[in-house]
Amino acid sequence: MAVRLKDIARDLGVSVVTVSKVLRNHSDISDETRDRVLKRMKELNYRPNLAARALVTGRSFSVGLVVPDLVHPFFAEVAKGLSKILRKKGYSLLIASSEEDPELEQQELDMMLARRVDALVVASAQWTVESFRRIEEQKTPYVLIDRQFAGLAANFVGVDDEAVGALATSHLIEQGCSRIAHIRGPELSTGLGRLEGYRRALAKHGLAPLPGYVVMGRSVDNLSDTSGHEAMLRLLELQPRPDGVFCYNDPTAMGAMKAILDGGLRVPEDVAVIGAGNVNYAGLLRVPLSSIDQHSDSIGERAGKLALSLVESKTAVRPRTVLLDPGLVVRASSARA
Amino acid sequence: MAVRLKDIARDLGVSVVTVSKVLRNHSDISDETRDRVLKRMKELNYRPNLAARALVTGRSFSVGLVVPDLVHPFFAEVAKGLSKILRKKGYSLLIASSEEDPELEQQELDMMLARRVDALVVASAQWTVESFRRIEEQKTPYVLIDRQFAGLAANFVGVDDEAVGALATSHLIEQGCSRIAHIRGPELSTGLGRLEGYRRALAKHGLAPLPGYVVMGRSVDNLSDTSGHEAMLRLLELQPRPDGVFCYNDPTAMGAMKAILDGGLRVPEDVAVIGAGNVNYAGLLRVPLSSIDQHSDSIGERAGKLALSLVESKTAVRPRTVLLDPGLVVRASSARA
DNA sequence: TTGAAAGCGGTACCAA
DNA sequence: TTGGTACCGCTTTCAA
Repeated sequence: MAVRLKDIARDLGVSVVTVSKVLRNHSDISDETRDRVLKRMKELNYRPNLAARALVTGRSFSVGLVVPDLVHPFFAEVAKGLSKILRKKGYSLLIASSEEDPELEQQELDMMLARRVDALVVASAQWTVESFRRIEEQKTPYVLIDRQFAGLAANFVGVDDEAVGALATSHLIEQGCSRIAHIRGPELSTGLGRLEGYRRALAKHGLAPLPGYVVMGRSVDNLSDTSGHEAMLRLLELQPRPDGVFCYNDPTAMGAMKAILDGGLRVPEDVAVIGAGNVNYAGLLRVPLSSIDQHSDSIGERAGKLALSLVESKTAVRPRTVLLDPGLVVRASSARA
Repeated sequence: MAVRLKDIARDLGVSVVTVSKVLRNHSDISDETRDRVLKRMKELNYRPNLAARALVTGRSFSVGLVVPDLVHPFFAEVAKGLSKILRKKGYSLLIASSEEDPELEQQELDMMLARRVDALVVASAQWTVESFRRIEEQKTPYVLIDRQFAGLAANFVGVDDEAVGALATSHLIEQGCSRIAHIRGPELSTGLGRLEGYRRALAKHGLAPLPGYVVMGRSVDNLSDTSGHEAMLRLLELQPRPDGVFCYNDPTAMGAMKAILDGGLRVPEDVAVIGAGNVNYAGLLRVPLSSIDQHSDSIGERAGKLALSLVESKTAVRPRTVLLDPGLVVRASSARA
């Protein structure tokens, strides 16, 4: 069915080895033979069987990406940035979604290891580091993105989450807010880091943390607009009421804004709002949303480059951490000054 | 490095064949042997080398997906739906983005064919059907999604684009609009179908097409909010001014709404707006956007099921077309009644 | 410059 | 119930 090296060799009366060498641009082939082979390859529309090649070389020229949710704009952008880098180098991209389920993630990781991907890029939903030990056993290099793990010396690419929290909170303070609440994220490095940055910024500006001003939505990323809405309703009942809110991510902030506006209050005059992630439609909302840009596509690109460098260097190198500086994007939702 | 069948066989003093049979649940193995083998497999954390298996069986248990833009919510949702189906059946998903570039798409398709994917799912940016002929030569089953090609008898899963256009336009008419404009999409089946549905609905309700009322943005999907904005500005200069606009997709509609609101007009009182695609943040916009739902995730699922059924059935079946009925989602941007 | 032989890690077939 | 042998399509090594 599919054309094989053997077919071309037979047609031309040369050996399989010769054809294989032409395929890989070996120098020890006469120009004449090379031309004949290339011509025939083109005629027959030959495509090398990469599974066969992978089997003998031990390299699949593929990289696996596992994320909690493909539809989340952040991960979609990561995937895009990653695929761009891989394509340049002739690698393919295997993608799996864990749906925030650690068990499912484990299965997908196993599948990718069975496929002998050359490297893995993972935004993990795990609570333990066991999965990563298993990856390490296989000697498959991996790069964590977005979410870090305490006690795991692994390659990591992501935004500096403490800086995200500090940048957002400082911005609200500079806009004249003095009672700043935080709708926090889950118990992961992202949520914890942003919370810590929020606290640090308050302290730095001499603002005391107010009771009940940090609330958590009930749900994970894919439902965070609902949870942001609910969390904001709780914040609006407080006395005194917050005059600024830093939200863990943009969907949360969108839900929060909806709650504020529906309650007859104004954004940013009564309550200023800032999110994080800078999703690409943030500017088109009911009130354009200020946000902290976390350079999603750069994360994909950097993770890709790092992963490929690990593949190239045979020798085990010690894990590297790439921490990107977040950027402040001011839009109407926080512009009071 | 990685554990092989051979290692397990040696450890247990049985043959490779026996171990292989246990791996695949063959019945002709004694319970005792089976247990010993399974035990050892677990101990060593054995994972079959799928590249090797693919080579001998001719089946890779992988499916390739090629889309124009991973970040576009429609394609992200398609990918999610597809991956869900594939995971259930033990298949992996290879994803590539063509960035709307036919040449790049061709390269990615070639790469996937070289990897011997069992089937392909493609939202194509091609202008010609040549690529598909090449896929057919390899006997790799493929399913087109979203965009159809005239003169190509291929499997297709997508929304009924004429119905999309007709549904949106009829809705605006029912809301009392009588001068309905259309910001149309590109010269692809999606854009053309929606335009045709728009015309049909106008005719059906006895409304004459007005000169200049159909305009085209200059750009493709990923920039369509800008192009929607620009196109709307042109529409607003017309005399008489439109009182309703059906936009090719939601980003276009978001750009159009911005132009209307920035011009001091009201949505929907002065101009009603409806988009298509029903992106998941449509409800959170400055004015919540009415839209036509095209069941993005169903498209992924249906395409996946169709692709797998093609893989299973050895015999060539004649191409099937799955046309999904669009759904109307009314929000504030078109609610005048 | 060319090619024969071995082997990558599995599976299929058939004999023991 | 078990296993020997051939082979999937390609690369590697080494001899001609």
